[in-house]
Amino acid sequence: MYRTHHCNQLRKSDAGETATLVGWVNTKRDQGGVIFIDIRDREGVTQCVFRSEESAEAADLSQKLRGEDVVQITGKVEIRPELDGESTFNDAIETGEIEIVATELKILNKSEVLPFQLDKELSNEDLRMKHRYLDLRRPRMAKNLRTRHEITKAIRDTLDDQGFLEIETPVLSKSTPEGARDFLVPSRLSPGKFYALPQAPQQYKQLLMVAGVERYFQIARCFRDEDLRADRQPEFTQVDIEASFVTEEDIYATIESMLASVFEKARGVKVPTPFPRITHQEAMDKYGSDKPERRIGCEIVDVSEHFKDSGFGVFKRAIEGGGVVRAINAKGFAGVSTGQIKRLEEIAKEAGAGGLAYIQVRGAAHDTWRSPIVKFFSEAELAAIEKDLNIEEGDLILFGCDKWATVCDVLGRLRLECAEMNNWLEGKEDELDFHWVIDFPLLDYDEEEGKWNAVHHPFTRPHADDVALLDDESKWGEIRGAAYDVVLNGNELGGGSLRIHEGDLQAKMFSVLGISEEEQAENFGHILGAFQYGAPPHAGIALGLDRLVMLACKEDSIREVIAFPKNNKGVDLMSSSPAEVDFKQLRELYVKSTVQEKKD
RNA sequence: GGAGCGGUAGCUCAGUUGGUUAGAGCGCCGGCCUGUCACGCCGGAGGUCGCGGGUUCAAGUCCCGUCCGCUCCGCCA
Repeated sequence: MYRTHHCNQLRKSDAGETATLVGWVNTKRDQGGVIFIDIRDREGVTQCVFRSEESAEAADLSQKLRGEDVVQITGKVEIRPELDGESTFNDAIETGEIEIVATELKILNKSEVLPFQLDKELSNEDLRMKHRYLDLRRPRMAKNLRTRHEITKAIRDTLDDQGFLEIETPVLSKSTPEGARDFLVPSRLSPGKFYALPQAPQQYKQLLMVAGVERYFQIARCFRDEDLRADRQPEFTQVDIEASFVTEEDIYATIESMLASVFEKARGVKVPTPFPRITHQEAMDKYGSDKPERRIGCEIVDVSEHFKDSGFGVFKRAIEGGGVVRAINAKGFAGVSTGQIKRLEEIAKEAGAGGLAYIQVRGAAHDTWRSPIVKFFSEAELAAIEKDLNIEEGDLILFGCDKWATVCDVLGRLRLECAEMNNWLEGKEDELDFHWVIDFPLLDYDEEEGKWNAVHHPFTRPHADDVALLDDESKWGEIRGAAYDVVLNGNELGGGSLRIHEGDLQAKMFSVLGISEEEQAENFGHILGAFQYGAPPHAGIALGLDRLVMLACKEDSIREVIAFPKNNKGVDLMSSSPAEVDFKQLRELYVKSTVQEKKD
């Protein structure tokens, strides 16, 4: 037996007992005659006292201890003494009222000096990743791992309670031409052929519905070979859910109860349900995003009607060309600096705007409004926007004029940047704005490729009222999908849809997406076939677990909640993967690299 | 593929107009200390200023190139 208690267990009521603890040397405070060692395990910290009067041998040995040595300490639990009327209790730790008066010390393993200090944040990400096993000893990281466990457990418990079965689907599966780049795995037994790692278990879970499982879930590892970000890793985890004979309402209720349980367990907060719902149209109109951050206000306002006959040609022409003029009022941001305006203009241009029109509202009178464009506005136009945008002294007005979609995107990004520049979220960090975004468009025309793409994915069911529009290509852009996203504070937690369960409708959908009958047979033959044998109506959703845990832990990168993440080039700096392999290994797989050796 | 920021001691960072021997805090090593808990005090070690080239009497500092990291855009059905 290594231990009798863990390091966050002993309390005043244990005084007098003999206890043995194991753990790491957290800190050592050598006072000369008395030495304090804080011993740490995953549960917490306990102070141990070494005095030569108690055990000369243990006291001697304790002098040799260094940080992160692994030790086993035995001694009597005592209430910390009062000295000269002063308490020696330590309020900072939960075991702060007691200490172990050590009589035995065993060094189980010595430690080298760590490459970084565990009690200080470090900014050097390479170093953290290279020694990730040490980085994970830091309390914040240890807590994140534990919270992740609590969250997955809450998810499993909720879904189990509601009759969902956890079923594993293959990791070695088939490449699909649609969507993200696949990771490929060469097959030794089928020379020249490749498996693909799944981007999502989408087709398998629908086939499980055909199989009669009725309620499925999986904490599924998914793979996408795309460029990385703070919230994107090449392998990531989805909470994947599918159910038969259900409506959207059933899915909403399941997810709401699940997320409420997750935040109850992870943060101890009560999340009100049901979540509010807004349509995709409304989200774009007001917030310029399909995952709106609604805590910052600053909604987009359409002012097109005031500028139809404007003296300002840019606005007038935009409207004549079928576009819109819209604006946001960045409250209290009239003091925007030249540099900030430049940055805002860059963002607007990145999103497709020609430039950025703005007004700095220095005073109540219109002649105090500073702006490169305001001289072109009539008094009536100024009065109209003053009313519509609720303009007051100290405000900054930002305009967008172009096609509706472009303007939404531009102003959507600008309002987020203004929030960032002005810390509008200060004091709102704990607010949780869960909501559903519903009625997504089904299809989206890609000008570059000259074809229609699925906004969600090709298995999404068209809205019941819009199915007929599939027969009229001119109406494809108006078809709504029976799809829904769940959003938290401007982050997409997950999305799903009612699925197509009829073979002929699914084939029609593939055709709309420009997938030929041959390609359908080759890539989707199994699912089209399965739909011929009594596929039940079904629906589902998938949530990004890493992102969910990140938000619950108040982290701003998913790397902080993944035990062994990769850097933004997809490299694991600890194990140095990916790595080159022997020619012999490649030969067995009938694979040959075409990479050119770099010349020095 | 593109843009921005960064790389100086083990870690976090400072380093002025190009000018003496490149600094601080923490950590580390040694010594002292019988009630500390961010212990304290004394002493010490520790640097290819990412790498390569250039300008200059002189480069951490200026110029060019390159590598690495982070963030964002593109991309992510």
